[in-house]
Amino acid sequence: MPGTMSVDGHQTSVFTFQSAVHCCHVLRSLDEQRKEDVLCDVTIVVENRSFRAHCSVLASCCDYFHSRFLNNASQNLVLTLPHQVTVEGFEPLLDFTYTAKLLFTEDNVVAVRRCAQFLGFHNLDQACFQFLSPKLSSHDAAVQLDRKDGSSEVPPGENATSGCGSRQLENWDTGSAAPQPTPPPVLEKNLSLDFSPPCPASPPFPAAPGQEQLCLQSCGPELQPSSTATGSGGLCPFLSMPSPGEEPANLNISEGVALEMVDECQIRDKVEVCPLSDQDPLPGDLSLADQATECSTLCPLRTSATPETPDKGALIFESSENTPSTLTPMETSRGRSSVEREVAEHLAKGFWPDLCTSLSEPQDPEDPPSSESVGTVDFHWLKHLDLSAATSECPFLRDLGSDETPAVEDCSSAAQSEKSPCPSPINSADYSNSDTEEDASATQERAREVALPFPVKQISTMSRSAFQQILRQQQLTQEQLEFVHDVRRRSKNRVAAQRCRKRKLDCIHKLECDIKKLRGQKDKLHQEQLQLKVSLDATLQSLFSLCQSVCSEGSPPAEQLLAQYLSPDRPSSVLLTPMSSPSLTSQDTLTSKQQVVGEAVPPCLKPDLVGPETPSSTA
DNA sequence: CCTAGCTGTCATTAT
DNA sequence: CGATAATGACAGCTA
Repeated sequence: MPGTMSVDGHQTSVFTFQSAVHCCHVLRSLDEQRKEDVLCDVTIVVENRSFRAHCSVLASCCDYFHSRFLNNASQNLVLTLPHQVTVEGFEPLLDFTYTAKLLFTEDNVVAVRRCAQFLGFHNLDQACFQFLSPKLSSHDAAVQLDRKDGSSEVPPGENATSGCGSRQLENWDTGSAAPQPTPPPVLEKNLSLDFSPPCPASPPFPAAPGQEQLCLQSCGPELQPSSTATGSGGLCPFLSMPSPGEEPANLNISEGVALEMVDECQIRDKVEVCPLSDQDPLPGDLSLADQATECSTLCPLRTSATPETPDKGALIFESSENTPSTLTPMETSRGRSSVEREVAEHLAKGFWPDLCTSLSEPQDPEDPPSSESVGTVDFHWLKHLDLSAATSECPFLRDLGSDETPAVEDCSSAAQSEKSPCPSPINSADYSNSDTEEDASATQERAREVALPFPVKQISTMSRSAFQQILRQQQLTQEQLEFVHDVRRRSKNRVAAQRCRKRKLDCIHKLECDIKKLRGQKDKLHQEQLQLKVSLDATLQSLFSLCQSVCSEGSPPAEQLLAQYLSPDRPSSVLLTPMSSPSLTSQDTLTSKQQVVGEAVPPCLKPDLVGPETPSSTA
């Protein structure tokens, strides 16, 4: 407001509130409306199948709909799409329109591409399909993610950023040729994990020069030399990861913990269980596993099945405005897909290739890598995740703790944030493997008493195999053994209790979500009932007036006429034609208008079939 | 002082 | 059979 600016140099403060979640909420709300057919104003017919939607939403995402709707401004438009558009291709695109997520499978990628091309969908780039088609068509051959050279799949010179190891899909997200405030979304190493913040509406950090993309890009090795994240405190904003050059001593995860994490990861990997699964967290990795549990949307290897779990090898393209669009590999079974393995391995090697080797530890002799584990994921890089850092340092974790739940959340993921103003230690950043301070000091005291030859912390953090090994090696006394087992048991149980409680809260929240959903459905049904009642009244009114007009022409009374019409002996072809029926007596004659109309109403319009409430009761 | 919520611990059961 | 996870119950602490 120029007029409000004072002339003495003092400027009127102008504040702009920009909600980080508003757009997500709007989109989610629209999606819910679509699913419940609320406020939908168009029916799209594809291959004889109907899809309800909102004109404005479709028009905003798609050239085809935009032009069609502009030319057809009628209410409740029914738009039949040409044969080029198939259900297989259109349905994922429609979902994408409302969710910003596009589900690809091996089977549908071609159809989706064709439909997107035909309809002129925004925010979808050809390169996306050019990348995906070979991936999905040769899925079993393991997706060949380009490593250092970035030379595979995408034809040379086609959106490939040479020497970067990743392909930048120009104009991927915005569909606009105008310069973007944020760098163009990058399909990091082809398959970015679903690490986008819960709501991608705003960048996780203020965009400083040279530091605009403080997400996967900044963490990746490609940007490492120039990344300012390294110099700014040494902490990568993404999950508070230490930067590559950081000394391991600075890690909040103790070396013992880190080593055991690796040990566990390798063990888990052998049995094909995601170490970051919310269903199977690392026993020896408390903070990490449970942070991952809390951040289920952040877990790249989550195993929790979703209702819309796609086929094996399916990928989700997620579009967001200010963060890189992502492709998230999905899985259906506990076993990881080759795509997923590739992704994890890629990230592990891609983030800190030097540290992966420098910090690698000798394998636990009891847990040698199986032959199957060759080529599987190495989670050494997880050692550098400082998940015990304050969540406020990490925009992603921080957001999880807020009440503003992400647009793509499921109920369970939001449980903690909504139910617990004070997150439990299992989710909070200050959680550690140690007991409370008093307990910890008492335990330390006891450890000194029994002259424990290794740190107490290791007792609860080391893997089972390492634990057994150290017990064998150390030749502990009976007292020491009892102490060690007691500490370990209590530690494990403590974490188990925390998990148990969190699950309980999640369950409660999920049930609350279900209640909310069912209430919405009830409201919707109630509205439908009211609408039907209105239409029923109108129908009855017109019917009765029709009868009266017929009666006024010298025909039998309207009631008798209706009774004749409703008589079971009536020939099916007779429609309100005056006739005499031997079965109709004066007693049969309906004397009440309400009775007549009640009988005349088709069964589907009878109030008692429409809903539990009769018109009289609702009136 | 009471209460609710959180947390650790123990006992038990299942895997 | 031992280790572990899950969970109910209980107690202590704290706001």
